[in-house]
Amino acid sequence: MRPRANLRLPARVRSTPQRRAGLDAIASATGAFTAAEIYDRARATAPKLGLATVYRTIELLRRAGSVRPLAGEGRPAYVRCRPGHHHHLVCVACGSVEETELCAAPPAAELARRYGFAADTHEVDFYGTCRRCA
Amino acid sequence: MRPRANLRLPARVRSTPQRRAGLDAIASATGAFTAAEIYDRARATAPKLGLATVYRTIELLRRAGSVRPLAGEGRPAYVRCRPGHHHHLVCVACGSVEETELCAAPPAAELARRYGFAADTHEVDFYGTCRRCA
DNA sequence: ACGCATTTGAGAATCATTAACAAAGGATGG
DNA sequence: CCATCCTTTGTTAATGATTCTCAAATGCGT
Repeated sequence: MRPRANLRLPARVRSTPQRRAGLDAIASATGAFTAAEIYDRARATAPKLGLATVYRTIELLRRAGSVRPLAGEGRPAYVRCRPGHHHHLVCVACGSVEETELCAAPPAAELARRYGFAADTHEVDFYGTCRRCA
Repeated sequence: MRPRANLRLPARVRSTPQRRAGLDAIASATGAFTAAEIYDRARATAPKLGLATVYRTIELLRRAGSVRPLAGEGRPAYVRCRPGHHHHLVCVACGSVEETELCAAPPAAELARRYGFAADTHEVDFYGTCRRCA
């Protein structure tokens, strides 16, 4: 729908047709996607592409912070991410995923004081209905 | 460690030795647990217990709201839950899981206004170090 | 105790993901 | 343009958690 430009392979890796095909398929994905979906889509441009390579490409992007595995709610999937702190609005109707910088996390200081818990990271996912599915 | 009392089978299901064994194993679990762990533990009292039955018991409790699958961070696992709104503090060192009612959820109105997103639920998991592992 | 719907165990099936490994192919210096 | 070498790839098998199948066993209301 609205392919974002900021999706690149990390430096230090080779540019291959398979990676480009996978990257393009991910770049043009709307909302959440599965490895199998990317596999199907990318084979339109790279017919000999293997599923393992799709997983490898996703892993590259995940390490680069551009893709994040999306937990919970049935089938496994991934979402594109911009770097930096943000969370996800997951539409339970159409599966689209939007990012928001709004954060539902209580401050770490409060967790430390009340529970003695030193929070490193947190994950927040909102589930509901997006604008179009309303 | 601190077995909670509020862990019961839903009404309308039969009380069997296998379910009781699974229930007890879950009730005495500290923090996160896997199906395999419950399986091993419960077989001490019900040697003929099958792994599938453990999954069935977990599913019963999940539907009752007493157990929740814990997403992310490597290995799959479950946590006991009390009913009602709360989130989890997951210790990445020892695996213990504590509940907190602290929640700074952005008001649904804010999500609706800024994104047109009607949020039904949200999930927040904190990953860090607990008091004992500090 | 009876009867029957529920529950169970064992193992096969599924599904996503990873691992292994030999073959293919970029990138670089000559 | 070419040889070299290290990266990358595809195929296939392996893994690991979970679910399914189905006949046999068993709660529990009557």
